[in-house]
Amino acid sequence: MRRQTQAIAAKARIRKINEERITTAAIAAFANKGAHGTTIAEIAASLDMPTATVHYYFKNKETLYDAVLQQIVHLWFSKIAGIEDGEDPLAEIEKYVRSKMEFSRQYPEASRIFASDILGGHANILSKVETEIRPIVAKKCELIDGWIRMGRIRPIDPLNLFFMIWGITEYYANFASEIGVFFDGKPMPDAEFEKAVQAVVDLVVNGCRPAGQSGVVLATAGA
Amino acid sequence: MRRQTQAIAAKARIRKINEERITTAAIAAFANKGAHGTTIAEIAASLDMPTATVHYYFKNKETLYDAVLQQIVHLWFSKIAGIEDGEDPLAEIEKYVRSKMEFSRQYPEASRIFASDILGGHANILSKVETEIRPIVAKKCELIDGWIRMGRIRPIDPLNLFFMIWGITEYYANFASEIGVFFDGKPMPDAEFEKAVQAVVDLVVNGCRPAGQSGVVLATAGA
DNA sequence: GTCTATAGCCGGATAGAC
DNA sequence: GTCTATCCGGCTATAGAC
Repeated sequence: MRRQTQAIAAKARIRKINEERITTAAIAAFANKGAHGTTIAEIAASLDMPTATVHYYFKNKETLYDAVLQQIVHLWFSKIAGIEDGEDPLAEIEKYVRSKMEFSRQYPEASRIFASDILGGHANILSKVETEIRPIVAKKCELIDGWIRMGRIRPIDPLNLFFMIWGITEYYANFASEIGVFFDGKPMPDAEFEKAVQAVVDLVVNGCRPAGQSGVVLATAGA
Repeated sequence: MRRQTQAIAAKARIRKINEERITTAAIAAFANKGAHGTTIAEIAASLDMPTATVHYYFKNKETLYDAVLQQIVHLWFSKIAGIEDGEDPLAEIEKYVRSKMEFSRQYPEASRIFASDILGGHANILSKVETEIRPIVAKKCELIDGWIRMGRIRPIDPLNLFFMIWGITEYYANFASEIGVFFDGKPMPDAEFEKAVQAVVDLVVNGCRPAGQSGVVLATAGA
């Protein structure tokens, strides 16, 4: 009896390990070729594994894809929670922009899968966005509206401000290969990315700054 | 003899018409499902046409896809040529931003196909970008650098300024379905889009405005 | 130039031995 | 839990009648 429960526990461990290996490989594949463009065989091959083994852990491609999305979404929109009501609204916005840029740099695959999903039309992610994200965004929009009424930031429609920040920061992950064209086909080096962060913070923060205030960016190079 | 040349001319006309019908249908399909996700059969069905007829005009799927890309690319980056050396640099930037927003509104399919292509990894478009676009962008960056040295706009790295403008404006086309989530699942109505244009112009122009100058947007509602 | 029928391939998924 | 062999469905592409 003892031996049996140990065996069951061992199998559960093995399952967990292999599910993770597979989803990790799947993330890389989906990010580079999109869901349609990726084959189970490719994913399996990248792990020196027969395709049947992948099917043993995930009964079909869609199940695997959903598992990957699940991993990504929570991480994804969690950043927005970072915006809080502080004494310095512009600093809050700067903090958020910096965290989104860091995210684009650290997890470009997540960003690309997210984008592919939405572009691909099936938009599996959107149902999650609908229920989980929309209310959070609405709350943050109210917060920003308050700052606007207090004259602490320029009267820019908050929802569109989010769209713009998302558009900019995700661009650096999603269009990395386009950006690469402007750097001799190589990916953006770290130093260049730092320049990019600075430029983004500069434009957004100063774009949000109310007329008549000092035009100097608060935080400079140091992240 | 006369009759024969007429017949040949007629066939050429028919070819032209049908090639256009097919590429138009293909654009809609590729934009909604991506290149991989689209089947020849779907495209054919949307035209009440057998798949063999599509293959008669385009020998394979890739040829059709390339034809579609070709149509899009030129249109796409042509907007950047609109930036010129005028007396009012901020007005030039505003003009460019508005033209990109209009483009996103008018040709969202083009934007999505472009994005899918880059995300998909094969990046057929990038080879065209490399040769045709990079030099144009470089020229425009020099122009902006001149404005910066003259103190006419804030010292924001020009290349990153373009990335940001592209990221923002293309976001409204590429992520229309995500945006829709914030409008009860419906596409953005015209009035909302006008608000968006205003917000984008506001952020970018004021973000580019040198410190110490008036913070009022030059052009307001009127496009 | 247009259509029907079908060949041929590829990828997802399963059966069943180990 | 792992693997080999294989089935099956869908899609691209072509052959060939009209």
